[in-house]
Amino acid sequence: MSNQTPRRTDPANDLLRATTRLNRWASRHASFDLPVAQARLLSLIDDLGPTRISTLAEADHSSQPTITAGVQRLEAQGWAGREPDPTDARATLVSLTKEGRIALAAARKARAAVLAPVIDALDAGERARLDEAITVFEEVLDRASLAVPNLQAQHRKEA
Amino acid sequence: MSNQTPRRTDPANDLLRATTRLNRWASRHASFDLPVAQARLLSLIDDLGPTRISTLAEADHSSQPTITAGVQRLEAQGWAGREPDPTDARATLVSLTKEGRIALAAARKARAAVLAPVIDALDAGERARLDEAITVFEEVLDRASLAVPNLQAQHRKEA
DNA sequence: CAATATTACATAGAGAGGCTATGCAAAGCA
DNA sequence: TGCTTTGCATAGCCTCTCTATGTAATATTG
Repeated sequence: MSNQTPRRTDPANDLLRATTRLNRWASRHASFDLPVAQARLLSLIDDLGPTRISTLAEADHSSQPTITAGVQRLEAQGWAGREPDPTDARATLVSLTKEGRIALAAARKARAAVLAPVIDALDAGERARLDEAITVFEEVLDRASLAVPNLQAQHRKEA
Repeated sequence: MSNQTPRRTDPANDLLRATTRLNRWASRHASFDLPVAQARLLSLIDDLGPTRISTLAEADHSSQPTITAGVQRLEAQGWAGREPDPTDARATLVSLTKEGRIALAAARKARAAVLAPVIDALDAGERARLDEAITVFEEVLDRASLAVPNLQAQHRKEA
């Protein structure tokens, strides 16, 4: 059958495997199919307010060109706008438009809707454990962000 | 600087946000940079043994052409091979080569290595909560897989 | 058994999403 | 002033994913 009960290896692996598969599943089944990266970026801009490209790149752990391209896609949809940074003529400040906030809300609703039936089916104890799990994850994430300030190690594997 | 302590919305959203960011972070910082999708596919083939393309697609919740392309990439690296299915001349059975298993092990090790320092820094209580969290996630995943109506188990024909 | 339908996979085409390398203009600094 | 750094855009190159469609083998049915 499918991929139930994968074998345990070690916590790091298990964690990443679980998150990868959950992500994959959610993005595959979301009804309002806003690409994951765009949802992430919308959410980030929403959180951070008018923000520079480079700040977004850092917060997203991605490269500056990736964010530039992402913002261009958001702009093309009318979801984001940019103003010059009054304090630095090189920089621009990206922020959400009203439509962008609407789209973000819709995407959140849709993604939640995919998972909602599953979550609703959990009993109270499981619900509590899930909340706990999310909290732990966020802690791990925060520490991870802090723990790896400038790890750019990059060996290209020979093809 | 970064994006600590994002606001809570609802469990489904929080869950997906946490998993998305964790994934992103891990893939960004993994030293042995096997693309996520290839790692997923290697792992899947390893789990399922000699497997048809269509079975892999179903297990991965992705389309058949996606798997076809993925397997081709794995083959090009010498990580997977294919044999004709003796019971059906249309089908092929994909399996890992020895090099494929080695690559999978390396990728797992590398991904675990990125997270390991963070996990090691957790105290015993947090570790326990994390293990719990992973378990809950896997349960959610299993239920999610089952809850999706349109991806039914395929007929497994007997010899 | 021949005609038709279904299944398994490949290919084509398109677009998102990611990277590095590089160019350019503004800002910072010597 | 002139050199360096910074902020962003562009270019070029992959991977990953989809839908649509083609082809060959298998299954079904009249």
